[in-house]
Amino acid sequence: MKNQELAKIFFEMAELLEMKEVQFKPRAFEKAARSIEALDEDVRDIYKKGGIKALEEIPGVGGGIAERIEEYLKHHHIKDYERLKKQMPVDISGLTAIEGVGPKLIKLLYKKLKVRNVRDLERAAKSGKLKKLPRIGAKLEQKILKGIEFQRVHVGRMNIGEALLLARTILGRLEKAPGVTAVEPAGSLRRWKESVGDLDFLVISSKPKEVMKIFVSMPEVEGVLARGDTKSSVRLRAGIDADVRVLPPKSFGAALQYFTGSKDHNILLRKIAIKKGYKLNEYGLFRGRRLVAGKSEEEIYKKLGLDWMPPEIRLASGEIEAAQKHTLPKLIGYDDLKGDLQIQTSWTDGANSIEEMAREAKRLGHEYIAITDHTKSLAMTGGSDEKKLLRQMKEIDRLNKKISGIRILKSAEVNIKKDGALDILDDVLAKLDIVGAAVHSHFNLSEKEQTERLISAMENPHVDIIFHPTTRIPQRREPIHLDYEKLFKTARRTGTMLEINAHPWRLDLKDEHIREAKKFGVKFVINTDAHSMGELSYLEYGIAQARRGWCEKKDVLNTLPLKRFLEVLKKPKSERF
DNA sequence: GCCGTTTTCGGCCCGACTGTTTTCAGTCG
Repeated sequence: MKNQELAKIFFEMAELLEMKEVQFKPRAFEKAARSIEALDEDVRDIYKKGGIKALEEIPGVGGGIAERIEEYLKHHHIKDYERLKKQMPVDISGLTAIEGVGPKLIKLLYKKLKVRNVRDLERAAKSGKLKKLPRIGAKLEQKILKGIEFQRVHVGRMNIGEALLLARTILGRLEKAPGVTAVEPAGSLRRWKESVGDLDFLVISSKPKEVMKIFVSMPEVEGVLARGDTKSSVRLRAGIDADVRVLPPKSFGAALQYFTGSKDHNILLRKIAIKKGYKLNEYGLFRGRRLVAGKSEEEIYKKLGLDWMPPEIRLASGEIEAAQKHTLPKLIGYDDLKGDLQIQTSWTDGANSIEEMAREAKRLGHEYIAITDHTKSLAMTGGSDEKKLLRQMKEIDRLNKKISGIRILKSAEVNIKKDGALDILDDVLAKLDIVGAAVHSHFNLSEKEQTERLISAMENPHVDIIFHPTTRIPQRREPIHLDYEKLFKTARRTGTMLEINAHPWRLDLKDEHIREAKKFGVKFVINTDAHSMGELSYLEYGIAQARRGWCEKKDVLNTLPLKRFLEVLKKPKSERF
């Protein structure tokens, strides 16, 4: 798929134009980049079907960018991009990935210190050269070093969203290989960990060598690290490694268990095995040399006196004890959600109209969605003020009459100001079907201030949900400082639902927060935060997150069918859960 | 460079914070 490559180029062009202080164009390229990144369909296919005209149908893509896409598809380069890049030959995406580093700083760094990449930047910062530059002091130098360190901790790991797409592509290829009767991804991906370090695939095939041949010659492969008869290892272009193993059916369950981990979970399991007089490894559960179990995970767990458990909770955090006592939770299922309560549209920073989002949600089988465009203090998104919200409500009334089979709820992602006040008046909030509130600024307040800020929002009788409560961004931004106990107690007392944001770039609340919040009797909703039609399918990441937080169906309120969900909303907040 | 309930040209990129400043540039959402 060329979409990600093109998106990256247009993002970089935006930054390069920003450095040249060109007006307006940076935003245009950025918008186009985001839009292309979010597309379901490969731009190549769009172009093949309808040429330049079809490309111009992509939101944010006009004549100019459409031509550049064509140029890239035909010649694999874009002249304007090359020209800009020549003037500023730096690793823009690497440098901007560091918190606090933007286009202007990159330009200054290159001009004054010939900084081209993160390594150069780190060297300059460590030698104290940075703080000698105009408008840069010791604090910023430290911030940059911290940003680089943060980036380094996560290096080599890939976000679950990207990893799953990649894994599914490879899975498809392996399934088609000769003699293959089973393929399963293992490792942290199977546990739906937020980020994965590499991809593991387990295969049953009567022709292992054929599988190896296909695996090492996939177009995704950058280089082959190892190639054997039943096991191969490659480095993928996407920046992580992938392994494949072909196994006999009698060992497949054991291998799946072993390679799924987590490591700590496996260690505990092996200890139990030893106690019972067994030996457990990737080939099976053995009594002496005799294979006792190995075909399936279930039989291995059973022989060890444990209930089988979903990979998501195999973290050595109490699941083994629960499996011994037969008290494992019945986790929320991947088909249990009936609605999606955070969706942005073209009324603000989304790519698609309310109607398009509603029709796509209906196609996915949702009974209801909430339209939650940003509000006015998020000016860059064109956030709604009271007037615009009222206008949008009318539009939703119209669409609800027009589209059957799905209910569109009137809502908003209301911005929580520094003092905890909301930026939309209460009498307008009262007119919405459901209200989500969220923090988008002042991330560095003290724990006390930040907690009080959120509590103050939760005390508002109109605020039904706190969206992405910790504002974390995996691999990029730490959560805000919060007193979680106070937060969860207040959520429980006021009846404010907490969101589990399913967007792979948010995944907020985190699994451990979810599990903790559950103990206080907090109820959740799982939403995509979709900014385009394609992103409406992101619910699975949120469900996985909920499962890793030991959530059951009853803990998540948008598992309720429409009628019952509306009944809940009718009650005063404090009587809801 | 894109776009259209302000419609085919003239707007769009706003507001607040941070860190560096003595009046503001850069970053972020």
